[in-house]
Amino acid sequence: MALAKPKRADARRNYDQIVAAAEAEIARHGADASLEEIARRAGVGSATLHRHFPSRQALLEAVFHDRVEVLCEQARELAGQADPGAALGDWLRAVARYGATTRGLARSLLDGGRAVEAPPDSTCETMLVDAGGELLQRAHAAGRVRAEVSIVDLLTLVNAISLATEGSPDAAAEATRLTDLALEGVRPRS
Amino acid sequence: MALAKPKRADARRNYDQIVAAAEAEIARHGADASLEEIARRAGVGSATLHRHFPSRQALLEAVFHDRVEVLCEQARELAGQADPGAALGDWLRAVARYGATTRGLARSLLDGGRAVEAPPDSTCETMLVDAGGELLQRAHAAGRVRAEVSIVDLLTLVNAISLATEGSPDAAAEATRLTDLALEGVRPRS
DNA sequence: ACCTGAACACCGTTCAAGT
DNA sequence: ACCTGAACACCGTTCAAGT
Repeated sequence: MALAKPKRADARRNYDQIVAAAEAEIARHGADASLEEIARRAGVGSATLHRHFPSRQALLEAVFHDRVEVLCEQARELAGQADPGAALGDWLRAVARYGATTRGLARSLLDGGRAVEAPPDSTCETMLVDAGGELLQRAHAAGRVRAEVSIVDLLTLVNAISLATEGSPDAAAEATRLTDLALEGVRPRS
Repeated sequence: MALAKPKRADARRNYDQIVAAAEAEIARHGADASLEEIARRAGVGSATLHRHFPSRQALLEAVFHDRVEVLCEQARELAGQADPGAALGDWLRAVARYGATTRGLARSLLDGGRAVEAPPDSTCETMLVDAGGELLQRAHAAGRVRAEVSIVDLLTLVNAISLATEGSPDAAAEATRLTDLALEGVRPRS
């Protein structure tokens, strides 16, 4: 499902240019990138940016929508796998890696999950909850995950790890390692 | 060890008032609280704040130093406990709770740990690594924690959880629960 | 309908001038 | 030695005026 976009040709073009500029700026400066600078690079007045995206979070959602879609696609593929425990683990590690190497994404997901008035059907967080929920359900059914563990728990954990490791050199490896640690626990394997 | 403080009476008074004002403002608005507003509430010119604390991180360190000291004290007490695995777990849960309920602390610890030129002997992060390292060493010796798990891993995990849950209602309970989950792993107990 | 430029109330940082 | 107030270059948000 694509995000609703404006109809008029110039408005549509502005929308796309804002998202492209935002993507570049956020990659450079993280989730706190200057909206002013984004508008400038998009060749657009700052008021135009604000009408298209009434909040910073709305802009972040638009920027990361496609990447999140990719992760959801991966989840659907993994759902067909023989080992549901491994499938869930593989996916969560992929989410962690993605979040650790895509500046601003983890922050956006964590804040978005707590946002009060986020349109629930279009938030990236909801997409991940739905896609990952499927994997967790299978893992639950196979007895590989404790019943009281929810998909929100797992995504919170993984996004927290991404946020903590984001920006460090070797962020992907670090995030993967810590995700493994959290999934396995700290005790020696029986 | 107390932080080095200025000598002249008025400078000393300003220092204390800035830290007090910062504590209040950070509790209200998190780690991003306005330095300008802090100086205003401290009854001090903004330039004075900048000389005492050349970076935001330096101010955060000063604000949280005493609270971190309390956590380190707890670690030293727990080190005398019979069960080293439980002692480590108890302490990490305490750190998570503290971070989740003290706005700005988790952020400060994570950023401070990555800071390039933080004076290594006075950073809050180093204090926690030292105090917690003692507990981890005992847990290692008792065979309760896998050898490849480091205290930095554990603190990163716990601080990440604090940062993710900070500001949510029931932050303390949520942080405790997720910390338990990360320490135990997601699989059903044997 | 949609955009622009300007206005507003804020930032953090720095520096000359004061005591 | 330490402080202050002002200056500088920036923010995000809003609104009247344009096409």
